[in-house]
Amino acid sequence: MASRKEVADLAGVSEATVSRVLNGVGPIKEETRRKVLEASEQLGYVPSALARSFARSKSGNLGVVLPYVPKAHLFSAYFFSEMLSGIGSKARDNSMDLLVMFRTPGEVMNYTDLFRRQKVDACIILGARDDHEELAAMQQLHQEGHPFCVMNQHFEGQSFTEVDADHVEGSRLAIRHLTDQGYRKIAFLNGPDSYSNSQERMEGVCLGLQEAGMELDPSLLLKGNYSRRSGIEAAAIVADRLHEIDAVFAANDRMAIGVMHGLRERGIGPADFPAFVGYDDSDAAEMAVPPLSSVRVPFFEMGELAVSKLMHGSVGDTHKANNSVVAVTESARALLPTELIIRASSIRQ
Amino acid sequence: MASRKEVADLAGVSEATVSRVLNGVGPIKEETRRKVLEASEQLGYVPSALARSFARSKSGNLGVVLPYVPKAHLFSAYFFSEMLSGIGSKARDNSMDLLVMFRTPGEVMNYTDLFRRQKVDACIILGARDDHEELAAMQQLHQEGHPFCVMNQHFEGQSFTEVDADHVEGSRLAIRHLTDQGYRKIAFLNGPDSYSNSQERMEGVCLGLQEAGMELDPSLLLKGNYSRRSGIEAAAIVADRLHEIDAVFAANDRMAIGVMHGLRERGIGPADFPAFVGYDDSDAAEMAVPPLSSVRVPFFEMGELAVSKLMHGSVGDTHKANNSVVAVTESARALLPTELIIRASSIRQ
DNA sequence: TTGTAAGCGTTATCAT
DNA sequence: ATGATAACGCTTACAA
Repeated sequence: MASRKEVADLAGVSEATVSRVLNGVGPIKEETRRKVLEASEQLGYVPSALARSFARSKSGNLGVVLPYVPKAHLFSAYFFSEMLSGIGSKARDNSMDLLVMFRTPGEVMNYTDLFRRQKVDACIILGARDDHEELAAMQQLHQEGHPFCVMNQHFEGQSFTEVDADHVEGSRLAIRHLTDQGYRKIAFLNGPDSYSNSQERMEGVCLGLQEAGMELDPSLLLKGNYSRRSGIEAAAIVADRLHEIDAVFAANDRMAIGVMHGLRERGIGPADFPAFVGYDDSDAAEMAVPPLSSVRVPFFEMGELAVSKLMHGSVGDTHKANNSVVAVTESARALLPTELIIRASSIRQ
Repeated sequence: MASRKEVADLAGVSEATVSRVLNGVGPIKEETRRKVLEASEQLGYVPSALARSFARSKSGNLGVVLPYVPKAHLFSAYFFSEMLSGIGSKARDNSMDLLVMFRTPGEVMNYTDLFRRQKVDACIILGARDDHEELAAMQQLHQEGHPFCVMNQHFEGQSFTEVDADHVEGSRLAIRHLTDQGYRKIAFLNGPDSYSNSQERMEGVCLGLQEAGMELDPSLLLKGNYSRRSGIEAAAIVADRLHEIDAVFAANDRMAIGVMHGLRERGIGPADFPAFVGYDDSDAAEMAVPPLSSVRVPFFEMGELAVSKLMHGSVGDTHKANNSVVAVTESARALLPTELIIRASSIRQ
């Protein structure tokens, strides 16, 4: 627990010089640098991040907001953990620490206070929904010029910094894969519209069908909530109409697997399964029986990209004009490519 | 961005009083309190967490160290996400923020610097292994009197604060469940010994067999590394000796599922499967085909408990004696109960 | 190239 | 019950 003063004394310099050396700023004579480094090393001096943050008015923290996952199991932990890892990896490169917060189920999250309290310098929001409160919160953030990035959710008509994957294309690929093999009666189990991702998948599905000269049969459009249970429920319909459904495309792996389970519960075995394609390519996909074809989403890379965008400061580049903060960047939405991973579940035997 | 001074002026009190009201310390006249609260509300004043931390020499952050998970897929993200949620939930109750850090694969983690830099006030370590470097790092932490808690790993002969589940009992239950149904040739696929959890499971297995008047056949003790792949590899042995193995107990769900897959790859169908019991009761267990019996571990509650122990300060209760820091608490290991969840995979037909 | 000193926005101690 | 005021440990002009 050596103090900076001790280091300064031992090195025979002023405290300011110690700081300069340790921060690598200003011109320093090589010998001084060496002396300071030695003294600091010898005394085991470690500068206080607290004092530094305070002096700089920068926390050095990157906030990450996660949806409250446990018990709910709407989504697979897989995808948040991948994104978080990507974020963590890039944050470390920028010597930022990760401040993780869980969005509380009921209450509205006050994002701006996070910044005002100076707990974070920038912030990444995962699992946001397109509802009124969420939107208002983001608009306030944007308005006040705080650097933030939304992942996996698009807010139409806003110019937020967003990182997402190309779900239109991913869904189109999935459908094309099915139609190319001659599947004609394709059921689509989508998630709630409150996620832009769901809407995009819908768009991709229509596009894919269209390219094959078909269109979506409304009676084959099923709705779930991304949980396995909702897949099991949807299986009731699939089972009833098994003769008129030859393939199922689900908006995530959990629902796809849920449908498989639901069919099994009704005594329908894999031999009589329709073709299946899921989404996310989570580890559940390869554990499924039969192994589930799925659209791969580069979650890890999306996490990295989000941090890069924040650090590069594209959104932080704001300037005051007429007393109001104006973001310089206009189109700040980045879309990473998706890819179809083909496994046994969707291959014609 | 109102300052404390403005609030003080508007309320007609001193800045110190503003602080006192907002922190709820010291005696305050009710009317003063009201005036301050009003002024503060009206101006939208938010105290700087940075300055506060600095003044108090407390970051208000709880560090959480996670193993570097992505790509590796040794463990399921499930269990870290559950623990993290439990930690987050309890941390919020104590108005602490979560600072999560990923342990870098190669390099040794310097835990003490975390404290010296004052980035965290306490810290929880997940996914630690019992190797020399890790132990040394922990000993240093302990030595310097920093409050920390190790989860899911026991360091023999140390008096670290630890939170774990009763894996001896969990494994014993799994084995008893199998022997009770008359299974006699039980293969045990364990994880690496560098995790104390593996050793405990081994102990429970021996105990369970012993209670049934049997003992572990060394040739039926298989080794994996908790990955699905290692389960697939172990399946080679199980397949070869299928006639002399009637049940498989795996140290986690991923490996159990891996064995199932390996058997399938070799043309062995569910009808010819041995009984299976996995461990963790991750969501993969209920998604497996057949649904996998598994030992449930209360990860979420473990996370909560870890935070409670740190906050309650059992480990922080150190005192200086003869110039060295001595921990007051002696036995600081908490074990939460495990429970067997029975599903189709282990039920005699 | 280096030293001096003024903040940074709180908390906490000591008066009053 | 409240007001002054000295820390807290660092960064960063400004001086030298």
